[in-house]
Amino acid sequence: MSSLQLGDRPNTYPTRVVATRRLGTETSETRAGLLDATEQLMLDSGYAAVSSRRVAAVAGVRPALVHYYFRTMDDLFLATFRRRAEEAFAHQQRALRSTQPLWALWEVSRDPRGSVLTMEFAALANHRPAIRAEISAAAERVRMQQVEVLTEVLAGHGVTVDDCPPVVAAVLIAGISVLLALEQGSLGMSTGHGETIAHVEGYLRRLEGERRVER
Amino acid sequence: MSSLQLGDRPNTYPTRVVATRRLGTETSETRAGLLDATEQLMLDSGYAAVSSRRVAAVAGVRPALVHYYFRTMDDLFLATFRRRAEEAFAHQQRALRSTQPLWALWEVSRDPRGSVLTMEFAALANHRPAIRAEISAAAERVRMQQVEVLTEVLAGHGVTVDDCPPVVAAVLIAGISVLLALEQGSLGMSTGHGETIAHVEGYLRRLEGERRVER
DNA sequence: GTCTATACTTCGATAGAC
DNA sequence: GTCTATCGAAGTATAGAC
Repeated sequence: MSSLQLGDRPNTYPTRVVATRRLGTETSETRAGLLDATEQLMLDSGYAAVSSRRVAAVAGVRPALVHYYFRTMDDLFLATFRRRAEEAFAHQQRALRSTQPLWALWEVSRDPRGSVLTMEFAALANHRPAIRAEISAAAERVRMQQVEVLTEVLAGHGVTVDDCPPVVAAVLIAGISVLLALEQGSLGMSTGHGETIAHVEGYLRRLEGERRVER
Repeated sequence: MSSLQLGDRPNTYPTRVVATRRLGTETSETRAGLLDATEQLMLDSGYAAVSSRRVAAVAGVRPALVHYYFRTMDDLFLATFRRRAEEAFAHQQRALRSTQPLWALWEVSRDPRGSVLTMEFAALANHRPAIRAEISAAAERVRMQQVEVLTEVLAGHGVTVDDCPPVVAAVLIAGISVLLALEQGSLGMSTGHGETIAHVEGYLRRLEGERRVER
């Protein structure tokens, strides 16, 4: 094995950024394909595997096109994140408005693709300041939306703030989801996962009853 | 900004691995310094920022020395992981044998350095098969040790398996720790963190009483 | 809109002097 | 044990032809 070539260079590349550069439109099919390729690479091999050459290869175009649509790699990452974040937010909103919001939130959170991308973007944010603020804001937005709904739903089931504050429920669900995805996806490990899922679902069942198929 | 140069190359480097290469001893001070540098880079900038040149720079030596002590970068990552994993395991063992094992386990798990490194190594494992098995085994070992002790401790406090199976408690503590570290460390976000910590510690207090300083 | 060609930087890894 | 020097590959980004 071997490899890995960086992650956080003091950018000394010939980035003159002439400001006169051309840029593709946001509605382009090709552009969307590049976002797809980026997402796929992040899922399969992690953010560090995303390079203009590889994205281009996966998308079936030449590397220079990547820079035609995205001035820098940071721009590419940001665009990929934005598209995904919007989808995820809308998806969660639908879940929270369903007839079994707790079950639905649990299922949405447990989607491993979402958890893996969340971790990858968080890792990316760790050393790319330009991306950090945006990811942070989106995560905050998602949690606040959960808290808003959970406050009402939990109260409706007689769960008091002393039992479990809504924001704590939100953190718990997120924490469990991330850990399971990390262990199963990255490490192929699953000790305790079944038991944990059963335990959570037992709790959901006591509150919202049996899960009714509407997935 | 810019940068990032890979993570998972189809190794086409001139890795002839002649097998006649020299290799430094495991007890070397310099070697330990290289492991320190690797760990620091991972904490500060993520695993993708670890390159032989950068490790050498942080350690204050020349890049070729990295390859004198570690044949490949994978070897360097593995050695860094092993050292850390042994420390962490011993640390946890001491905690679990203390007079307030639940409190101690919670505090050990909450060390953000540990959580961040855990995530970085998991991300690394995601696309470095050579490393994956070892990390997975270590994580499993840590969890099993927790379960062993938790089984006795929880039963002693009258917590039945129906209330909360020991392995579920272990997963919950790990999940919360990882999420808090990820959000606070990588994203600078802390919504709900204080409430969650208070909630967990309220639970610990009911089981083991007030935390007695022995940290 | 897409491509070829190219500039420049960094990477992993090795050979061989000291 | 540590260094200099070097190879070959891959990275970001740009210019300019088509």
